[in-house]
Amino acid sequence: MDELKLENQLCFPLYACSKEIIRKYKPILDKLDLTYTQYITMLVLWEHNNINVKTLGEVLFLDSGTLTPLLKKLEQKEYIKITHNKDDKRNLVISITEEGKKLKERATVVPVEIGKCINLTKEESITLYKLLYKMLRK
Amino acid sequence: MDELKLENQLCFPLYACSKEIIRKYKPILDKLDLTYTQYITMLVLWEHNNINVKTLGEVLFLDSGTLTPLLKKLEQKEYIKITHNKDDKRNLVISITEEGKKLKERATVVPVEIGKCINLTKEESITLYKLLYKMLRK
DNA sequence: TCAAGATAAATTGTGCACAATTTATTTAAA
DNA sequence: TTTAAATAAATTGTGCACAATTTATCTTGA
Repeated sequence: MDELKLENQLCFPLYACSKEIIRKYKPILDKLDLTYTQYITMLVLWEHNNINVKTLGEVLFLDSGTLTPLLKKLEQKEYIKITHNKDDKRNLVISITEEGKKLKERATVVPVEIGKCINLTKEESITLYKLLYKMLRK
Repeated sequence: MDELKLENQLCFPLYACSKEIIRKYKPILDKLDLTYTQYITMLVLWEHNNINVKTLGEVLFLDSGTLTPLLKKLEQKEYIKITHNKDDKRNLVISITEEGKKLKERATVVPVEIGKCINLTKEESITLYKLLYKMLRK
């Protein structure tokens, strides 16, 4: 029955940690007019321009139900442009605008500021990182 | 600028892992008519009966905005009872019903089933657990 | 070729999360 | 004492998340 104690759960600290860190992102991302999910979406788009929603979703572990309205908001903010793929009209093409590129410059402070909030050593961070990616691999 | 690559983020795998595991809880918890957040709330209540919303929120890293509607749903399912503290009317007292106690028996399979989904060794799980709790400590 | 199946997004509906504010009650200081 | 500050929940509003379904488009095999 001890398995039903909160302190014996592995998922709970994962869930709590995730939320607590995302909460720390908020004041930093507010300055860029981004939410956390919008931020990680921009991270992918800064690396891979002209991506479709399906690929974006695979990378971010998100589906169209989350991404469709989120991308519309990023388009309203004029950080991205959404067009239809001419060769296959089922696909969208998400691309970065000039404004979106400028945002990347302003975003360089984000990882620096967040780094200050994480009280783990470099080694601990790497260990944690590897364990999390091991869990994510199917 | 490499710090702005998704693969160099520590928060992202935390966020993705948390969601992916909670998704694995869903089919298991469906049988108990519980969502993940309702489940961890029940975990706390099974251990600490007659708790108030503030304390519950501190343990779960949740606020009244999340807990108030969630507790009302658990009350509707008749797993808990919500009463007012007579000594301090600002406080609620959340208590387990007989139905809620029976639910605990049926919930013993949950950690077993979830354990099968986590492809980490016992040692890795312990390391991960400790690192996550270190991050959570202020 | 043309209908059946597959695929990509969008839509719908439920349930968190959380910041910010409000309401009700209690505590404490002048 | 009595009123200002503090505290606990509830409320309000925005933004995910995701399952399930729908719509539009494309592919493929008889």
